[in-house]
Amino acid sequence: MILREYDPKQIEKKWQRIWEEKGAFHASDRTDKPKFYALIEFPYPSGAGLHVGHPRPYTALDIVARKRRMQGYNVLYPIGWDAFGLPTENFAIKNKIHPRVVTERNVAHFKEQMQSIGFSFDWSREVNTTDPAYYKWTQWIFLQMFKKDLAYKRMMAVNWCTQCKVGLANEEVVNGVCERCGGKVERRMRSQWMLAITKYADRLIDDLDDVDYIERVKVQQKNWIGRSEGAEVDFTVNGRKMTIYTTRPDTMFGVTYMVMSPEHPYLDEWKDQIRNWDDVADYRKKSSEKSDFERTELAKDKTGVKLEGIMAVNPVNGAEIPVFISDYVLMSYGTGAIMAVPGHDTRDWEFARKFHLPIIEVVAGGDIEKEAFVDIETGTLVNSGFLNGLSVEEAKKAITEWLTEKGLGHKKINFKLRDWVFSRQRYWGEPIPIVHCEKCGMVPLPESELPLLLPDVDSYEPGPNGESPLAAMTDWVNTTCPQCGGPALRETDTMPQWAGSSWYFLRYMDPHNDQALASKEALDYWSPVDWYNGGMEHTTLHLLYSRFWHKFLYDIGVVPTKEPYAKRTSHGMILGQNPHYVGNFETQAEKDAMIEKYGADALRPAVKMSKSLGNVVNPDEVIDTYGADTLRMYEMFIGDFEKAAPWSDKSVNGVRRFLDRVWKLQEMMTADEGISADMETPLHQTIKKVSQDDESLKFNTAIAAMMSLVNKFYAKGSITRGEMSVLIRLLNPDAPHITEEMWENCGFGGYVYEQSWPEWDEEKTVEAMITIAVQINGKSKGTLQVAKDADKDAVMEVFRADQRLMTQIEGKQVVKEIYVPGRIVNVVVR
RNA sequence: GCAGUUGUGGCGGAAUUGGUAUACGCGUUAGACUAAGGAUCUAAUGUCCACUAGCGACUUGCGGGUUCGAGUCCCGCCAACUGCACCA
Repeated sequence: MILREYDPKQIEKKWQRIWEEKGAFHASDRTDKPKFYALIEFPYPSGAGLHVGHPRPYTALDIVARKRRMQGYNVLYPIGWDAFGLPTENFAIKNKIHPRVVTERNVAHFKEQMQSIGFSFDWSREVNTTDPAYYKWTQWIFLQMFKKDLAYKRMMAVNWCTQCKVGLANEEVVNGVCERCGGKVERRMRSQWMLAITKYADRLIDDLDDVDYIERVKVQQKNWIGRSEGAEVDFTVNGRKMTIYTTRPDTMFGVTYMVMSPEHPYLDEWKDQIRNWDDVADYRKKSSEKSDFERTELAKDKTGVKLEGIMAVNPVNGAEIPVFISDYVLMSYGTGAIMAVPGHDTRDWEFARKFHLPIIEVVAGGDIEKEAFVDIETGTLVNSGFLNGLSVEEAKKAITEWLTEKGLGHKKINFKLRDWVFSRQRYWGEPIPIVHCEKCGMVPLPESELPLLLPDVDSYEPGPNGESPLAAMTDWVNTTCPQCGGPALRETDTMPQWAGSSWYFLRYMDPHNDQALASKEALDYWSPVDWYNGGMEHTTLHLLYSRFWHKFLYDIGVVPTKEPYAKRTSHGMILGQNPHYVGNFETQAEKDAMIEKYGADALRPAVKMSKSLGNVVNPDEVIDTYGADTLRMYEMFIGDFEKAAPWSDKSVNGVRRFLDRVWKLQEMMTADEGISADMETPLHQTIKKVSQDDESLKFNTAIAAMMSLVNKFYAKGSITRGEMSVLIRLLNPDAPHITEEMWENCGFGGYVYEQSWPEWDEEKTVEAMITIAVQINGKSKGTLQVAKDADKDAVMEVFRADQRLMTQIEGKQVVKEIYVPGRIVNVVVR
């Protein structure tokens, strides 16, 4: 056989076309096969196109999906577009094009790029969140939530991005600036749609026990939801009941003052009794002007004002204590007021020091002169009346019971999680299907009127007061009330980008259904997603939101499972070269200048890829030079899948060289259909290694094993047809194009994707003779060849027959002989 | 500050979970082929010493410990990354 050169350009397009024509990767709805649902986070089709980071997770699950098909599963590996969102809208404003047109263009580009990489997506199930047939059901879910009082409207301080001109969810504010654009975030009062995710806080934590998520995802979600167990206690302030929340009711005898949030509503009512009202008003004004960012910056230095003329009474001992306002107490958590225990809370301690307030020790074990003693494991209660001598744990229980009995308080669980700000005053999102009627109030649109289409507008710019561009569409806004038929106004806010992505995995199960978001049969068959891989940056946003929606849909009987995703894994980022890296510079002066200019970033050789740094690698170029199979395999070989890894143009070539070598194996193939005796063990070892590593995200070592195997064929100079068949099938999920081409060349018949996954025989993974290491006094001194099932005596016999080793222990007394079967011999001598 | 993760060659990274540390790849060096090679093939490649030869010494951020044996377990430091950031 005369072998053509390996030319990815030719064969990759060819096989992509064949797969498409054959519908090779279409999931079947009716089959006896077990199902497997693999999911990746569908992309936001940005104008910049795909970068080299996108294919990493897609390839990983493509490998799993392709392998599962060969193992006999009915696999669903779908793809779609999360296409609503601000960048598209901003681009549309700038260039005076309809966002729909921009979206179509971007989707087309993304699709072409993705298809050129050869993912085994089921393109017949492609979904797009901006498609009315899709967002009809996003709106439908919203209506169900509205009907269950989980969607409500409220005036509230929102995080307002001054650049995007849009309200943001707490989750979207990072370090006091907008997560998307980095713009300054202010607090503004605005009537906003909210979703009551906090009602699900408990279940969102508890049900994590039932799913197989990587640990750091679970931890991050738990911390974000932030459950804390404590008590609510009623203090008396100026003769009035004021409730506080504490996680340390055991320290109540150590309360020396109280602190209220500057925004606390009681303050206005006490205006006449507060003798230093001017100071108080001044402090309130200053703290309201501080952005969250500034408040955080100043966190170390406590500020506050004492309320002159206001006294509080500690309910446990009747002690009179002063009351302060300070912005270290937040109105949005607990009750907006706290009891301060400076002996056992770091913030209270700092505040007390600054304002010269008494600090009382009520838990012995630390030194409260130096710092607050916050340990809850070791301390013993003192100076605390009936609690004296108890541990913190016991005291908490005792005091809570006592408070409950006296009617002064009760056990209480609080969460950091806040309700989800769900409205955006922007155009490119799902319209909220609610009508405001003077008589009837907020009325949901009848389901028969869904989808409520996004109308065409003249301008996509937000209004001067930040109202939605839809508000200017009077024809659209003016409508009739579905309930009373009277005049009414449509809601003009739209949903955030997170809406469409909160349930898209359900739509894939039955993407063309116009009677329901998906049929019951499809939901029952495909639920839950078996393996979901995505970025860590979505842990507290998309992942949490979609779990919430799914639980709601479960509650109203739409979906059959409590949790949407059985398994969640996460990939590391692919980093680019850092042009500012100080390692690149010769002189110390140059280095220092770069460190000065770019800070810690200058010390990192690799950083996040970004347009502004000009270090973005485009997959198209990689495919053009090396081919899609090389791109795929390099991204899998680059390092630990879960960790960030720097892109290296040079290393890519190593993978291409490997594929060239695989291709050239065809030249040395013999007609033998069997497995040669000397290759049996390496072959079975490789099958085992690849099969197991691909399941545990260790794609890099699976590839290393295949490289070693190929090197063995080269060392030998031949490969049988039988061995070739196994190798091609093993390599197919990683490099699907070259393997299909070779399969065809070799005349095996059919296609690789329809073949079965090779299986290994455990017996055959072990050589008859094995090499075991020999240590003398724990130091490696050589190796021994023994039969694989040799016992200790047999091994020691081989040891004693070895002259070189024996000279090592000559004249010494053997104290101990240790043999770990198949691994090591250690002889201890004296 | 708190939580989580991680420190292994010049580089990306392996190490069956306590058993020959540095697999696989990049890079580098030498040789082969060649008119030529930035292609390909072969070999070498942790550091130091010896180099006629090795059964030589040292080595997984630093310092201790447990063990016949530690990259892996324990204690104490140091550094980096990610997330949270006054959540009572």
